[in-house]
Amino acid sequence: MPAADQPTTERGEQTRQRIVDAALELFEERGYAKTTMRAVADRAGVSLGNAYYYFGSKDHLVQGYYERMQAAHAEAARPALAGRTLLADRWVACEQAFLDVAERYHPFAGRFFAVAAEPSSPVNPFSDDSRPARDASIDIMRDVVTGARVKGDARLLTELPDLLWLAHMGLVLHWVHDGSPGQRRTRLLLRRTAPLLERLVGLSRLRPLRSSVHELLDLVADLRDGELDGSDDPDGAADAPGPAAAAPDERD
Amino acid sequence: MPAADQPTTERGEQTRQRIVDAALELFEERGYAKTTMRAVADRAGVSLGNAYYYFGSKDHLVQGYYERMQAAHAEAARPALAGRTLLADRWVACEQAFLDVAERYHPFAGRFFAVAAEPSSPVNPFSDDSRPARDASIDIMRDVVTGARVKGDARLLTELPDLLWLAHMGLVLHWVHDGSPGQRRTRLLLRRTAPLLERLVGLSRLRPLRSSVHELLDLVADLRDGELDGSDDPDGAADAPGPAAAAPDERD
DNA sequence: GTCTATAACTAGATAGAC
DNA sequence: GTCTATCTAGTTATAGAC
Repeated sequence: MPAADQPTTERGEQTRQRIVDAALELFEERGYAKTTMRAVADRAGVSLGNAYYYFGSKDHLVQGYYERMQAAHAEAARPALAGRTLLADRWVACEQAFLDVAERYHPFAGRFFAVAAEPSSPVNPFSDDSRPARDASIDIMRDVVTGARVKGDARLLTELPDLLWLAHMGLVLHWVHDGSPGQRRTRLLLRRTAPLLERLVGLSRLRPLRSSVHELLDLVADLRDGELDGSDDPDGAADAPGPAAAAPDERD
Repeated sequence: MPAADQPTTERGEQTRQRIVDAALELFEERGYAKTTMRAVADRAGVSLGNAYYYFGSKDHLVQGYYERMQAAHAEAARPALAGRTLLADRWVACEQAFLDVAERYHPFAGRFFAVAAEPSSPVNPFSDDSRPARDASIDIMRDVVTGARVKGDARLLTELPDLLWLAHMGLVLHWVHDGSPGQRRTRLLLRRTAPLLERLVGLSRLRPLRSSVHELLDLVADLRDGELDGSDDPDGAADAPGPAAAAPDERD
């Protein structure tokens, strides 16, 4: 298939950008389902076939969305964190920055999420292909933690950026399903969860909790070894089923 | 138009069942994407148009899969729970029963999961359409809890079935992305998480945790009011709503 | 009013020429 | 890299049979 990743020439890169721009515009105007590949190609000034040269499928277009969102969040988070020293405050500021930059895309974020949720998808957040974006996102979380004055179990604090990234994924999951105006319910969830986070981290040093926390951290580490995702290969378990038969590759 | 819910006649119900059977067979044989509606109709011995009379879209066929999975899980869970009195044991038995009955569908469960993850999808587990299946699933969890001899905060115990259902969803999320043979990693996660669950429930009565637990329960209740999903338009497009016919709806 | 079937339409995706 | 022509399959319209 075509160069879904890095177009080779200067001109190609421009064309690719034009297609992403057109797609995002149309997604915002009329939503994902109502945006046809033909319309995207038209607005980008290319032929239908040419659009498919750059993007293997309509779903691949959401990759552009993902990258921009990611960058916008990082940019918005930095100033929002400035001057805050409480872990809970920094966490809230970070996630509110996300909710703010993401709000305009909420109407069609569900589709993006569904595409990303598929294990075999290159944009699934746990995949190897997504490692750069994931690492960038975890960097934001590391910033949240290191800039805070917190006391807590040392090992927990080390792992906290990764855990906050998981929490971020959870918040996004709620956000995507949140039909309340301005995603007010997700903001509520965030504000009222944050103090609990702070308190739990504080309690992590105390006797009754510490051993449980360590068990949990051990488990996370064990699961991570042998890679986060484990899948990726279309069907790594192509062994189980019938005898002959083709090797039907669910791919799409 | 399409009687997606309850076919009215005996014969209709049979036809509906034949279509579900055919669809599940084909999904197992060649996966979701490679199964066409035409093939489903053919195998079921009905016309294409007829298949659409019963199922509003290809995605709706997935609901049949969920219902059966659900029923199979309930059936497998009951004997597995018999004789166990420890909460952690019961929880593990319940979820292992799920992993066992679901294993054969794992190769294409990712696709189904992606379909279900979409907020506007009728099969998304938080939607109104899924309430029957969800309630049935929560009933299993209630069985897990009520059959156990546990001490814990009273309010927490009341909400525990709902919370365990959420935990179940989380396990499924991990399972879907788990490429290890026999989904071994998910089983590991389950076994090592269960004791923590038991301990946390036990600790929920103690001073440092109790107030946090109550705050969490309050939050969950608040989020649930105003409905679980918050979906835009559960199924408004199914019946002609108002004046004009066209109800442009971002079905996605 | 409850079902069933045929034909047509739309849009995602591919093939192959330039 | 880009195009035009074409294929495929989800979906809809509609006519008619129990």
